[in-house]
Amino acid sequence: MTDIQNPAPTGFAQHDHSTCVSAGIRSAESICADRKVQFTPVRRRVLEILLESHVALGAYDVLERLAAEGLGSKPPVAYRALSFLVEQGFAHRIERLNAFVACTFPDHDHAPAFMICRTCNRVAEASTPTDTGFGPLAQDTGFVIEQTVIEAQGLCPNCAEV
Amino acid sequence: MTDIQNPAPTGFAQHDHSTCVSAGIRSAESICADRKVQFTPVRRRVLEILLESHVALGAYDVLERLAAEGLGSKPPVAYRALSFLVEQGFAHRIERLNAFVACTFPDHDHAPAFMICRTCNRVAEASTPTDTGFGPLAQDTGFVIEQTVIEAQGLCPNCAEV
DNA sequence: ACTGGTGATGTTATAACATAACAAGTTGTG
DNA sequence: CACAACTTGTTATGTTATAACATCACCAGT
Repeated sequence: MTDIQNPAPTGFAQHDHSTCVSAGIRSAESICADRKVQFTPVRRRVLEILLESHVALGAYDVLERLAAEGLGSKPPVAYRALSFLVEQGFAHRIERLNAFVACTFPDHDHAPAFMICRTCNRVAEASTPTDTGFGPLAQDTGFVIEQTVIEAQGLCPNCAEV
Repeated sequence: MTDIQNPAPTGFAQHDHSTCVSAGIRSAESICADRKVQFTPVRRRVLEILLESHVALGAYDVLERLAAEGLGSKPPVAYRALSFLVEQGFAHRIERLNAFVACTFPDHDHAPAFMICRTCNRVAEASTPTDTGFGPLAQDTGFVIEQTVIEAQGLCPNCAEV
């Protein structure tokens, strides 16, 4: 297994964040058009909310924002939109936190790996090679891999400096 | 990063399971003695319950069994015992399932990686090299890794054959 | 325009997972 | 015995997630 690659680590580094939002929305729009699935107001708004920071947000955090804007106030509204975004690859679920982040690379199919700051909940996404090291072992045991979750917890550069 | 190694994959393969339980308990007993921490009846019984199968069990599954045996019936009893076992390295939490499995290698310090069957919830544990591939990237970004979760989902050999 | 299909959203209710806070019991030590 | 440290018991509540069903909006076919 080769090392995890990251074409352009965002999340922790300083960057022009407004482009994250606009680029993310544009990608989603165009992919939805290609796939002929609906990028509805609720779905768009939830993606925007996730894109507004690189922080992992719980479904109820998202819901709170939606409710404040009159876009839905019951849990299934948030969960459905989040499921849609995850299915389409516009967002990822962070298992460790039971929370969600916008995808950094919505345009290419990839196996994500995350670095999660335990202090600020900010998340940086890296793209992994498809072989996550399980390949040989899985083959030996006859296990059929469908998806792999890789999540590193620790301190981001901002929170690490004392 | 080298491939994930597994000295003796259990979980999916046929094996003499009774030794899993007895060996697991014996290891825990001896480690607790060394560390001068108490291996109380509740803690021992919860570890036994986990060791009885290679299936990931939720805290409430465990609690149900405890309650049936008069060993505690309120959630904190199960959560406390499970936390203890995880802290001591006798069990692992499977983030994806919000559930717990007994550790396959309680005697050595290791970074676990899991193969989780989505059908039967059986889990096989593999031991990973300490470098999970994040090393170089984390160093670049200044992220300080404290722990890494690696969980592959899919179908175990038994559930894969149609 | 009506009809029926499809997909999205609204809503109720509840399931499943988890912990804060405090009381009471146990154990080992001076 | 008295105390400290630790474990367990219990109440209450907080947090995350989904099942189930009603409604609405849109579109295609007649």
